[in-house]
Amino acid sequence: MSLSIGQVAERTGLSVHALRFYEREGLFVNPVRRGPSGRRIYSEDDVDWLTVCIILRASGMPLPVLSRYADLVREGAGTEEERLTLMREHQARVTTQIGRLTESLDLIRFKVAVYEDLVDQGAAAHQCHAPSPAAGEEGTPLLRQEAVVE
Amino acid sequence: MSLSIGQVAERTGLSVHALRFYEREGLFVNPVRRGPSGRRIYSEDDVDWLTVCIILRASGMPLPVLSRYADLVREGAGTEEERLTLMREHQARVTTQIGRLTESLDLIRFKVAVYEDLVDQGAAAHQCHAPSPAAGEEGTPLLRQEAVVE
DNA sequence: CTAGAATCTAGACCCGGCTCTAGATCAACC
DNA sequence: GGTTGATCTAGAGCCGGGTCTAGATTCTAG
Repeated sequence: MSLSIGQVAERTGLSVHALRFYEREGLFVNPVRRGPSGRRIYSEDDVDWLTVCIILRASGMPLPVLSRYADLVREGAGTEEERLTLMREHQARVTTQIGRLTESLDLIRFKVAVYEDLVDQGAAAHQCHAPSPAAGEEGTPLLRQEAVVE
Repeated sequence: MSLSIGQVAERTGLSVHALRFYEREGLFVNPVRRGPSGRRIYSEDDVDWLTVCIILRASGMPLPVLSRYADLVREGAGTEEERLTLMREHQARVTTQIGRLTESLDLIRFKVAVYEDLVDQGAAAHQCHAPSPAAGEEGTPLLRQEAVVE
């Protein structure tokens, strides 16, 4: 089954511009076929490959690495070790990135909790017409609540 | 305790360029103080705030959002609801991002496993001088192994 | 007093990753 | 046989997030 660039764009969610750009960047394993009038003709395999590319991109693989990977796949047998290395390196990057995000999430959750408390207190104070008696030590609350969580 | 821009750069890991850039972008809660000769003087609070900024940046908060957050903190009491909203939105973004990365990791792990098998097979074949008898159906292995994992 | 390091401002530059434009060609429908 | 829409190429433009440069202070040590 052969597809036009517009159809591939629709199926993959990439723009036609991005598809041509990816081609220039060498991300395709096989050179994209052309019709008699020079128009691009994509196969289902191309779409499958693009799907993989999209996932790898979404996990932060840079275009040059993706291009290198495409090169290796194109070369075929004998490049498996390097592909393995490349994938393992990417796996490590993604894993550490998830770790970083998860750590950041700790701070973010803490901030959310702090502001939830403050907003609740504010609402309560507004209800009982008293200036937040349970607030405890105020001091410089707007600075203190910005303190690092560590 | 007051710090020079170089000292802050050293403590935070940001470059002096980045520090001045962040200031222009309005990321500081308080305008950075200046010495008599016009040089920047940072406080420990500035460093603490920067530490928070670095974590939020690491989790993908764009500079304009960070700047908006700094604005709200500067304005002080009465902006807690908006700060809560902002933080919750960021929390949601980070959570979905972790989800995306974790999904991607599935594919990456799968690829790693496939290449590990291939490399092992290749090594075994090399040892016993037989062309990988356990490989089963070969067909178009270099294409099939690139198939989407879903 | 002077050399070298740090800082200042304003603005140019870079990089990654697209996105958009212009002008031409081609396909399809009425 | 026009008109409309999709596609083509080459190249410019954009956005985010810094980075770097130039030229002028200013600080610090010997």
